[in-house]
Amino acid sequence: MPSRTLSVWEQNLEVSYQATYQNFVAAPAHVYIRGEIQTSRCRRVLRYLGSGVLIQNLNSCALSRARALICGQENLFFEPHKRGLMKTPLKESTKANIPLPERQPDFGPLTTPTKPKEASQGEPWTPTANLKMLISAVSPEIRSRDQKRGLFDNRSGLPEAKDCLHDHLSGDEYEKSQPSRKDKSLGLLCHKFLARYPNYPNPAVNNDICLDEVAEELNVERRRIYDIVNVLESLHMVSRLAKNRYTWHGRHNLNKTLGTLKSVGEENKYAEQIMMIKKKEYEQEFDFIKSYSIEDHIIKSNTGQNGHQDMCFVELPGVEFRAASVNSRKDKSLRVMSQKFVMLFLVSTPQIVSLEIAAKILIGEDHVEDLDKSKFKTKIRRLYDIANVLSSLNLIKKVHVTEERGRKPAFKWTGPEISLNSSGPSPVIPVATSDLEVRQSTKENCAKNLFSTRGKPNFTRHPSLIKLVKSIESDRRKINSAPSSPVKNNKAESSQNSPPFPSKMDQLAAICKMQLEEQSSEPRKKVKVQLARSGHYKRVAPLDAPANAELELMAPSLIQSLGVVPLIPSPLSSAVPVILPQAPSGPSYAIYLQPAQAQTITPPQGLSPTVCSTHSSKATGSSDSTDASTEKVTNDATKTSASSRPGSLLPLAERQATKNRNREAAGEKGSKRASILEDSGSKKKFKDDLKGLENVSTTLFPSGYLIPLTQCSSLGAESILSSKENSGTLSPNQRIYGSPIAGVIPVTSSELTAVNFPSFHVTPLKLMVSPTPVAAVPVGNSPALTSSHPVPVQNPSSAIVNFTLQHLGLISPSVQVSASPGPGTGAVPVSPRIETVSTVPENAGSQQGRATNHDSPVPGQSQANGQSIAVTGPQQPVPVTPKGSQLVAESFFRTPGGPSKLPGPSCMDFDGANKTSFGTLFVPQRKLEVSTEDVH
DNA sequence: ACCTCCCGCCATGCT
DNA sequence: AGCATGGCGGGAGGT
Repeated sequence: MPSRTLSVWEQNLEVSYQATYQNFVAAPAHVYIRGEIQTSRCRRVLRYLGSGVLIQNLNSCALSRARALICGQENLFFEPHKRGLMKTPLKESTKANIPLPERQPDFGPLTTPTKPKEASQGEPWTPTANLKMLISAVSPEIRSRDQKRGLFDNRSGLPEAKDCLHDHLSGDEYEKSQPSRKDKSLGLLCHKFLARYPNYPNPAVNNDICLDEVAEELNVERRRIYDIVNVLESLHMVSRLAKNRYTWHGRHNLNKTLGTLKSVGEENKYAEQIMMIKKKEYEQEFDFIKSYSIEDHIIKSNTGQNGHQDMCFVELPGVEFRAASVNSRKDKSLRVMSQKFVMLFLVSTPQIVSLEIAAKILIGEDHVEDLDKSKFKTKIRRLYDIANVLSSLNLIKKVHVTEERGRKPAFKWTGPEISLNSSGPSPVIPVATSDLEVRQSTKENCAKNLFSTRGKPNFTRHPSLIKLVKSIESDRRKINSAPSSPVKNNKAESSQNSPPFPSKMDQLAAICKMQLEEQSSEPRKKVKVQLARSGHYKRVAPLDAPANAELELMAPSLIQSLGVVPLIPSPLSSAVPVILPQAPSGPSYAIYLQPAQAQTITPPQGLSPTVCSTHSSKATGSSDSTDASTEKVTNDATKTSASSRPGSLLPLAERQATKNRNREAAGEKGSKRASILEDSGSKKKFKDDLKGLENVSTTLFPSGYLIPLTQCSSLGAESILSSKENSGTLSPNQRIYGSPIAGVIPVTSSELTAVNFPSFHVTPLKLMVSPTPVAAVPVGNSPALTSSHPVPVQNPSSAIVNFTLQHLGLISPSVQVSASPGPGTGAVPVSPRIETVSTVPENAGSQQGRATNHDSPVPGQSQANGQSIAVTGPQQPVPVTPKGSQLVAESFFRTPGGPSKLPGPSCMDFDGANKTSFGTLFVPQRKLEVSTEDVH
């Protein structure tokens, strides 16, 4: 019965409702009204539930009434200020009627209860009844069950309600029994939660979410809300605003986020990993033991990198985590898992992922097969949690994959298709809107984000930091003010549908990353060891961190050659945020890498690296908290990374928006940030460092930064400049941003020169250098930028090196490390076009796969090859060197001392090593039968 | 017996 | 010390 109804109504009602009440109604609750409905009842229900509306099975009369109510034609609605009241009643009602041990009478001011009247009105529609309705509305299952019980009669709504009430009143049991497990499911809860907020909130409106309120209103423990919010946060549908508060962004950023996740997922070779696992399973089944070793290798390598620990969290510029605390656990959190899980869908060809595989991949490296049964089990549990939320978002749905063995629980992606091209840059995000939202958050977040708290050494509240914070903010403001924001928006939005820009840059970056990763697999240990010795990092990063090929490479080389411990060891940061080059217009993304892995940044598909290095100096100062023992270098790196983040990440629009807000809040935020930063271990040292930094504002870039090789000339250059200038002049940045579209602003060579980074974009990433890893210098090139750029781009790698060295003081600015001529070097500015070509295969492959998801029995093979190819292929603008990636990688990282041949973008060819293996992989063809039946 | 996954203990980290 | 977060896994409801 219910089925037929809704969607249309729901939409209409919701729309109209929102139009009228959006200002004060954050989120409409779903109301399920069956049968005949009277205005008074409808009114009550609405009052209780708050808003708006899903009304089912109404007769025409009822519908019209409901609509009238919803539209506010009847003055039924509560007013904004009354909202609180509304809640209360519900709560109490629940309390009264339903045994909820959890519930606490903790009412803040907000919760002033005024409920009684309505409830008492004597109608059958008690809060409980309403609640039931609500629940049933959301859950078909419940509905059906209720029907069985006879609780609800189709015939008339009133009677039903009465019945319910009666039952309810008369028998406690009923009530108690009522809330079955399913009634409390996270999925249902999430539906309720989502129902409260519009998919595309008006940024102008206050979209704050108070967790306490929500928990109360939904009658659940706050713990559960965290589960939901964490997943939503991973998709950037919400962002943490403050302690108990989140900001609702809705789906504005969703496509962009998905695009980014997809690119990251590709970089991480998730598809390959999936294949590997499948293959492995297959072999096991058939006792093909032989291949194991090989597979394991591959897997490990991949996992290491990809695998879980590598990447911490992918952030959107605007949407960042605000709480330091949040940052601390970021890498482990449900958020990261959620992102990875989503990546799996986006990357795999049949967009169906079984929990088993997902769990294995997420567990990653620890292939300690047997050891972790429990771990596996726990992972599965979490995945269910995540899956429930994602299901509520209609991004996935449950299915079963039937294989030889039997049915396996799995989930199918039902969300928007994200093509690499499109996804990258454009994934439609109406930036404008989101920006606004983001802006606020951004500022605040910056500070927090910048300094990862993870290690013991947290920077919290050091007075000196405040200063930094302020300066950073100011920079940000400047940045934000930049004109370009609008462009971004357009682009973003348009991009959705339209083939996005060539995301060459992204691809390149991805390639680089891959290479690095591959390389890293071997050397890691060494690096780790070294690092460990070097000491500081408290947490030894898990060796497993795969992604760190870069680190490994770099570290050794740097260490040896320079005698300095590179980026790595900042104990402070747990994660290394990497900014992904974004599409020209798009905001940059930062990926937090886990400590263990310092990584390359992979540029998300179309994203052009937009980073503002502005804050770097400040950040730097603040960031270094490292132990006294820690090398300055390290500190610097750390600092830089941290600092970079804020600025870089912000989308133009945000920035602009942020400015204003920031100014206002700057004081506070600054203090907050400062506080965050302060914690770092040795303050003294810190101060010293700061001094140094300040003095040498220019030096900021130290190892910590991820410098996307991209050639976003304009941005990069400017950012760099700005960083140098630091507090000084930011104007350049603004200019940069001003160039809306391309982001390719011809930068004067002279300007760049100072830094030696000609066309590069230094992405200020918020690098949180994790102890272990060295900050990798990712090399994401944005070919597009380059191409447009008149100035020949240096090899990113070389540039980076130079830059780094300079900052470190290892070399004088005048001295440059020769860019590796070879591949990457500026040679070439890779033209975007190339990308396009390369892209083709990838897209085609993926898309095809998708289209035929079910059909393609052997996703694996094609995927494996296809993906690897796809990834590399497209990305590499330049002819890749087939060689072993390792060699390349090494060279890449080599600093000046060493062979500094950085493989620029071109270097990326990792295919060599890994690919080979993959290419050969035999993927067992299983019958993949997806039964959707199960899915509701 | 297995699949799901709710529940809430308790660690972690900020205030 | 208290509170906010959220990792984690026992164990129960569903099938």
